[in-house]
Amino acid sequence: MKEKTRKKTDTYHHGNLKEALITTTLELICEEDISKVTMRELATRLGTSRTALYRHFASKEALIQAAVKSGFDRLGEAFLAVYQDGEIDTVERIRRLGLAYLHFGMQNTALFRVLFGRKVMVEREEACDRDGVFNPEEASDSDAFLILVALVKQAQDEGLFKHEDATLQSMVIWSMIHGLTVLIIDGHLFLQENVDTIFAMGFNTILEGIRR
Amino acid sequence: MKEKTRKKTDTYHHGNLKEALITTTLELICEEDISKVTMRELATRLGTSRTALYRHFASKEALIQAAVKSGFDRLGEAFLAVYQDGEIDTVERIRRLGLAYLHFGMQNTALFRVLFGRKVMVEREEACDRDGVFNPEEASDSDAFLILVALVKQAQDEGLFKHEDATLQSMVIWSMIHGLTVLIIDGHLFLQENVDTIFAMGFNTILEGIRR
DNA sequence: CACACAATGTTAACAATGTCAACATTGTGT
DNA sequence: ACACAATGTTGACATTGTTAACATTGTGTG
Repeated sequence: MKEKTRKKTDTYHHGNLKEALITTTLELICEEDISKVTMRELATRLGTSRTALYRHFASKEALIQAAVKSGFDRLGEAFLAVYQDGEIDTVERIRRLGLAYLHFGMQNTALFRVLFGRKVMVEREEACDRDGVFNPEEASDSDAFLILVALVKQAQDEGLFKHEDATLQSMVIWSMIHGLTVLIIDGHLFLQENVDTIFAMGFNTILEGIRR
Repeated sequence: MKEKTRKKTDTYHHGNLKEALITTTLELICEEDISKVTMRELATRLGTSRTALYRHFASKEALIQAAVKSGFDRLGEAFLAVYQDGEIDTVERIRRLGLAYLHFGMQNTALFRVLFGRKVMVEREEACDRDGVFNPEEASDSDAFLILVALVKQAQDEGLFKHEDATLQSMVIWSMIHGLTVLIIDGHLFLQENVDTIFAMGFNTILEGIRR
């Protein structure tokens, strides 16, 4: 009777507030900042009252954590695409993985900061939402890391990389790329040249140390 | 007449509130978190009213910025010590510089996060304190970086490093070390081994790519 | 020395925010 | 049909940053 009479009642029950909440949170982060994520703003955008949100998430912290998880999924998809591209050689694939990481960070500054900010260790109590349902896996940056490790191992098997601890090698690669991304994003690196130039330099440098 | 009758009046005027404010801010960050830094808490610790702080800093943001600058000075001192140690060879000095960086981060987790968080670009308006005095230099992480560049150039001159762009080489080294530090601090890297082991691996890898 | 004025500090108040308690409405299984 | 869980709303509270108006202290100038 309001506008469309969608189902029976359009007003009182939102339908899928929980999902919408996560989506809108990510939107807000990407549009502006994590500081723009406020329970009131979320409620306004979703057309509910602020306290309704607490039916789905125990706290703002829990909500953001859920958004982080979802954000990592988004990053993971981008990674998987590179990983599964069978046309290119392994080392090149690792390079593209790193480049995707860097570009993701630069195009989603605020989100990247939230994703890789201090990791909240789920305390088994707070890992439960309002229903008391336990969420087994926390936001897994580790998934993305495992893809890298897999590729490094593959490069070893193909005789391209030295046969050392693949996890350690991956950590070194990740550290360099992550550091570069973070320093750029947060404005600590004064860039004259193209970003990709610096990336290339860094990646090649590490390659020389790892290559067989 | 209160306790010591220090000067004339001990109560009303603090004397050097501005400095004390910065010191206490750093204390608060190191003890707990940036989240513990609140105008009220600061005022309480310093025995003044909260609004007195606004006589010295235009906003909380400005105060934290000043603290950041002071924090970088602290880091800079540790760096200079390594830089001026004349007994060791250049490459080893660079290694120790990196190690100092990593250890500083791990021992001052919360402070490190604030120092290397998003850099606030001073907008010429906000660079002024309440008096309208312009503060020319912002908190300079660049100082520390310049020390690294100087050492890299020196290593080039001594024929230890390839003769390429020293700034680029320094960026690569810094990125790797910074990334490692940040990933460890924020709990994204799952460490089985000793931290120094990973550092050694990373540093040596990059060395191989840069060394002559 | 007196006094105007800048420097510094205090009190009271406000708006924004996260959160809770008590109550209202809707859906659903027995 | 009805009890009860799921979901939403209103009103309130504490915490925080910040401002306005006023009070106190120090200091340079006549």
